[in-house]
Amino acid sequence: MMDGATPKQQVVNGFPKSTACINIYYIIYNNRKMVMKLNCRVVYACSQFSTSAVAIAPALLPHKQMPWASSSSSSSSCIIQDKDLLCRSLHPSGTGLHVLDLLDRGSLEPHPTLYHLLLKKCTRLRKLKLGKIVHAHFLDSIFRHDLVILNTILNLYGKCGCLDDARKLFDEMPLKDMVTWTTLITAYSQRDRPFHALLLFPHMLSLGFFPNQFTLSSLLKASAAFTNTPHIHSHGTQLHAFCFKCGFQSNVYVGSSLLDMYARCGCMDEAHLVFDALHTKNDVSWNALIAGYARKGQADHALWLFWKMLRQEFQPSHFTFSSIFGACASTGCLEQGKWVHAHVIKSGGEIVAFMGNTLLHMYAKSGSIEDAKRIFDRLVQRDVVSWNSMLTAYAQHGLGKEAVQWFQEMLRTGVVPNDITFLCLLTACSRAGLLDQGQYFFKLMRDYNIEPQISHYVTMVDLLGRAGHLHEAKRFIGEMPIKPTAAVWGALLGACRMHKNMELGTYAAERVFELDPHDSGPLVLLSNIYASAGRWSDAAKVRKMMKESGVKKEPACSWVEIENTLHVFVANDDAHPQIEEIRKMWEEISVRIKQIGYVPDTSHVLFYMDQQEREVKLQYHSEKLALAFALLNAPPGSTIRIKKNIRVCGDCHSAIKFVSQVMRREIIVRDTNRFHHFYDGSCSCGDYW
DNA sequence: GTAGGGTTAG
Repeated sequence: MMDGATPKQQVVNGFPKSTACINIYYIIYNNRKMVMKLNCRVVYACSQFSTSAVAIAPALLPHKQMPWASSSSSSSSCIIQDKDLLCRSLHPSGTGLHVLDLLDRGSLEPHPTLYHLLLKKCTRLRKLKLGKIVHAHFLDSIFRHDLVILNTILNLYGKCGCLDDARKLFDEMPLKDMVTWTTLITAYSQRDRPFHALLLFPHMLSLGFFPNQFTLSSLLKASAAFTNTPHIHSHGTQLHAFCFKCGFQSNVYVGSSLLDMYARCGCMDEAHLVFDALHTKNDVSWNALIAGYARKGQADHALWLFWKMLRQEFQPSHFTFSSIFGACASTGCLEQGKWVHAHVIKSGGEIVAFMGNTLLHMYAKSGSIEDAKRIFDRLVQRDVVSWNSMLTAYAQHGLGKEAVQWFQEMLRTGVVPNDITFLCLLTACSRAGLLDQGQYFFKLMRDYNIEPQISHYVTMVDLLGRAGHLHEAKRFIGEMPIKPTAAVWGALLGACRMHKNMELGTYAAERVFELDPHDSGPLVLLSNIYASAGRWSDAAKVRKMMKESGVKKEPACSWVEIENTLHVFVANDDAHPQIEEIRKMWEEISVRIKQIGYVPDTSHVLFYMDQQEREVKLQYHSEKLALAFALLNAPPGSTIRIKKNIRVCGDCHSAIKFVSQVMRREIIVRDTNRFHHFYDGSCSCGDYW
């Protein structure tokens, strides 16, 4: 250490005396002539390095005011004692170029650590441009063959997404080690090129490099990207065998990647086995398992694991909460989601971006649009996803005008819309019958350089079709610049069902069947079209065709959550232990609603039978069973929330309106398309859905 | 020097 205590205090007079200040001071103190020469440069460099250096910058007044200015020295080089400190003080907004400048001028002694620290900083702050300059500078230095530094540069390119630069550097490196291979594999794995990552593995092995836990974690992540490809899935199982053979499968990093790989392929039993076999578990292993169940829509299991995780004193993170809220959103478990939300508040956690968006989404998906808005208002950061989630909430509630206003507010705030924004907006317009505005927004997409995807075309066909413009919708399909998919024709078919157009409906159904012969949806719709028009023999033909081709219709189900338990009902099902009470309840309700004007609409029964039989069939649609059950078991006066896996049928829709009036209950039904808020004899959809 | 987990549509 030098004897510079006295001038140090004078320089930093009135400013915080941090180590960074002292460090910069050493540069000046060691070479008094350099102060003359480099004064401005050093002050500028200081201002780039740290906030405390910025603080001392004004104190570096003209040299004559400094205590050492009158002295002279012949020293020609500046030696920084603590280079590490200098680099660590590099400010995020700084260019760092002055460190290189000081190196060029011989004011700093070159050292691999200096390059290393600069590159690490560039990687962490994703400062690619500066990183490239440091790379060029490094290649001119005597350390240009240093493998550790070259691996660090490779990692910088990978983390910044410059995969071509990374590959070029990798190919040009005369000497590689296992970290070099791992770094490139990781770059490909993290940057959406899983196949490239997997391809490197056999090559690496053939050259005699043996993978470590880092390599295997990245390879497993890459193999997890292929969830729907059986051939690739076998890569995952082969890697599992490899990990097992090398004794890595119980390692917490490798094991977490392994269980995540199985979870993403939908193999939850295998994922759970890997989890149980882990020697030590951490929050990532718990989160990977919870997220797996959440993705599969098994909210009950995800929640069970969440509470178990807490009991075992693992700290849930925003990753955990995001998965839990997502699971509650998809299954409509609002009550349990609220418990977890309460836990976040109680533990003092902030509602940060990612987690906040899933929480917002959960409230929106569960029909609590006011709660969703409250969360939106409290978000610490709002991004395009936050705005889109609210837009979706308006769309699903049929609040088209509110969605349009929200979009305008979004633009005013300066948030740039993306493809999903427009999808939500078009959906909102479609469900609210806002034909002109929907067409306007579709054209507006081009102003934002967003190329309409197939989903946008599907929504446009839906918009035109619902509004009754069936032939215009067909023309629109014919003029599409991309090949229409089954979903596009399916949207037209749905509209034909709504407007009872058999001719066009049959045509659309044929197109859907050509493109997707395994989907039961179009055939069910076609059968419905015939049945509702009384053409029973045609309806029967379609049913026979379905049977012969092995196409199976997904059974209609409804769910209702009572006291944290989800109850499932299937049409005409008698599996529920309370089924007798439920039927009796519905019969009583049925009498009461008929007294105030309910008339069963038997066109929704798809089989040929007499009027009385058809009424009986209608009585036991799954949503009616769920409603009767909820009326028996839910707290008096509470809102009843029912979820359905297909669209609510017209007769049930009418019946539930009357029930809301007779029983004085708010009833919310969420079907695959939207929410229906029934209150006092009417529905929020205005009978347009 | 290199690793694993979370969001919005349909």
